[in-house]
Amino acid sequence: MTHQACTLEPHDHTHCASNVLSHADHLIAEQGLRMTPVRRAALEILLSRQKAMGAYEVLEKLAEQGFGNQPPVAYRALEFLVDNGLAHKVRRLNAFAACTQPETAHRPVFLICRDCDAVAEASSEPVQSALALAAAQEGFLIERVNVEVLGLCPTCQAPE
Amino acid sequence: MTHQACTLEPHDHTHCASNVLSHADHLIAEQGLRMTPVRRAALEILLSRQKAMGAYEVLEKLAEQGFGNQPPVAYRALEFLVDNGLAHKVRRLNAFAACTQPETAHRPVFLICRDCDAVAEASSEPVQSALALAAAQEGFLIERVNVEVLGLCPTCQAPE
DNA sequence: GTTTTCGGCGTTATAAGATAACGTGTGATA
DNA sequence: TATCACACGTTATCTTATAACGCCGAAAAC
Repeated sequence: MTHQACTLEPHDHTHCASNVLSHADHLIAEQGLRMTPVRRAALEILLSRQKAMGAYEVLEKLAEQGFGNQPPVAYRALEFLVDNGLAHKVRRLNAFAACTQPETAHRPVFLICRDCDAVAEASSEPVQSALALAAAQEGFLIERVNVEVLGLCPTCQAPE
Repeated sequence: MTHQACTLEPHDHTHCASNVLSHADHLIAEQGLRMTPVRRAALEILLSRQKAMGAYEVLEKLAEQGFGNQPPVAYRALEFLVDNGLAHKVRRLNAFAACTQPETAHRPVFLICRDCDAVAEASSEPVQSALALAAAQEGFLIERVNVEVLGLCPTCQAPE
């Protein structure tokens, strides 16, 4: 199956969401990971909003659904999602966003709108190779990469 | 005057430090900025270590020198340094590092060693143009960029 | 040269983000 | 059925960051 990428442009986001959830199901089957109720709920919460959410915001929603309402509950679920490529941490916002392209193992490039806080993942291959080159020049061994671009999304650029 | 870049390789770091401080002096003269005692002290503290420092760590050193020892003292000085290109915030570490190339207005690429926490700024032009392209494809207007690469510096790659 | 203004700094207090550590239950494994 | 590993709820605490008030001193306005 082919998926349309989840971009900053207006689109049918529920479609993106079901993509990710089905990928999550694959993870369980293929890798023996445990997609427990809290974890799935956390993922659905992230998917329900096209923007990054703070851990305490997620926690609040989890609590509404009957899960524990202490910080570790949210942080553990989010950590699981991040570790398994189902979500990302957006450091500039101290927040988490569902991964919109979980099929492809990737190093994400985030486009963060400073006005509406929308977060999109851009294609990143050229960025990654440029980074690889720069690191090689310093003799640095890359393990993980975090690229965050702050600015204005198409919608918020429009004069109101 | 030409300056050697401050890299991850062992080198005379005091030289880098004096570069930055002299640049700081230029800032005062040219832009009417006020390089007050706390600010200069904060910069020197950052420069005294070839790694990023937490705000509270800086605060502690400031307090030792007789400045106030409440968080805003450190955060304000650090904010000034960051705003004027004399330091950067390393988000992965929740920490601050003196800018090692303050002469050139630049979008930094950080190489962060996960073992020794050393932070270096790599050359970044190819990365920036790749980012510009990726953002343009999404119709995104770039304002600020933060690129952080986590891995192992040359020293920490060596088998002990 | 006095007054006004503004920015910098010290302070108090609190908000926001994150983790350590313990106990219990449950499903998988032996 | 005994054991093991792990998930999860809880308590408590830690780290990071900011809001808001008041004082002071240097520069600008008069």
